[in-house]
Amino acid sequence: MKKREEITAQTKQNIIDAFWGLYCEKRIEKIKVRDITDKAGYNRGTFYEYFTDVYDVLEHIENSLIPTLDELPPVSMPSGTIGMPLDMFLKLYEQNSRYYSVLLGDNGDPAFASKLKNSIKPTIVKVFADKQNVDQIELDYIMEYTLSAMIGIMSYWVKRSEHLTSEKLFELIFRLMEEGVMKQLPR
Amino acid sequence: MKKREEITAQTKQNIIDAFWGLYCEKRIEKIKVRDITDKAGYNRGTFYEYFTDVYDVLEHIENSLIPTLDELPPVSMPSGTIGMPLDMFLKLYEQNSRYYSVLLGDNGDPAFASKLKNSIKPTIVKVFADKQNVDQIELDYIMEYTLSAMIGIMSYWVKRSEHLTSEKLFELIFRLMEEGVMKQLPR
DNA sequence: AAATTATACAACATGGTGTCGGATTATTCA
DNA sequence: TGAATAATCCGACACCATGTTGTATAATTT
Repeated sequence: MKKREEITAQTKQNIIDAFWGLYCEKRIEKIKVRDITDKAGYNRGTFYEYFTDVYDVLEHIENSLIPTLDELPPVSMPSGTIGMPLDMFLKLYEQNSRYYSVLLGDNGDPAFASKLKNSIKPTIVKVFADKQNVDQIELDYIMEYTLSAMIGIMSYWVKRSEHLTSEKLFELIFRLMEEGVMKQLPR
Repeated sequence: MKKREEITAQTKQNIIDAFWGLYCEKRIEKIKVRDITDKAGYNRGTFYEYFTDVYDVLEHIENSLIPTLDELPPVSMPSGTIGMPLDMFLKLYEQNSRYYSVLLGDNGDPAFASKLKNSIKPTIVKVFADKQNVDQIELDYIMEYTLSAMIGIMSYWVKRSEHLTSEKLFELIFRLMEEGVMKQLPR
């Protein structure tokens, strides 16, 4: 006989897992509470003991995937170069690729990309911090450019089941950031 | 007395406009058919004469915003440089900023970004075409990087109500692409 | 082992969906 | 012109999903 807390934690997790199975296959608007509880093996009413609606489940999952400042993965890069946030970002993706590929994909949640960007921003700000001669507005644009590019290429990477080693990918992004796109296309 | 076709075209447009008004304010899952027809001044049943459901309206709008190959805006740039697709992209954004800022925003549709990328891809392929020494796989990654960065920074631009001239923005992106991110941060 | 607490369920009222047939308005053609 | 035809738009219907409430059952406490 299991403890109460373990049971409810298990139930909640079962609901989450059932939801995620469905979310990987179809758009969230096509997922009914009934579908989830059927798949998880509970009564429909039980769902509402844990979540307010289908979107609440997604939010729960998303929040567990957004690193807070203090729990960002440790980096092995010297600070002050683009290598630092890049290394951190890559670790995040490696840890959560199963989820990121869906959340950042075509049936994903556009708000999740924003949340992710905001959680990474402070690290990049640090890299840019000692660059004094740049206009703040321009810096914001460069920030958005950098974050979008990183998220874009890494999403592509996990979607392609990582058919490049993470070292190769790191190398490539580093070069793209340091030297620009066109320099990577010789001839 | 107006012609039949004009009336129905008008009705359809009224429904689209009403939908868009709501879509700018809230997530699509909160938009009911009833809300749309109330705002447009029709019976709820009339909606189904024109669209199958709420998502169908969005798809209709999206399709009208994805340029087909032959109707891409004309560019004033020499081909073979990143300036060409960049110029094209910028024109697209200027023409449709009202819609793009919403569709590519936090309450937007992640699939729309993909559609847009795919419609632009051929133009960038042209730019990359004469670069022979690069691995195809690596090229795909660079493509994704480029497209994501462009869409990201331009979405930011239209969201900020274009508080940079398009020329300034063009200049900035051009430099970021040609010389890299870090080179834009002196000191 | 009895009392207490909490989990999971069945049943209900409400509200949204999509589809009819019919009323009304515009167009066609005698 | 005006009767016949065709289409738009509407009201009503059956169905499904939602979210809530009261209750049986199982676990924990004393």
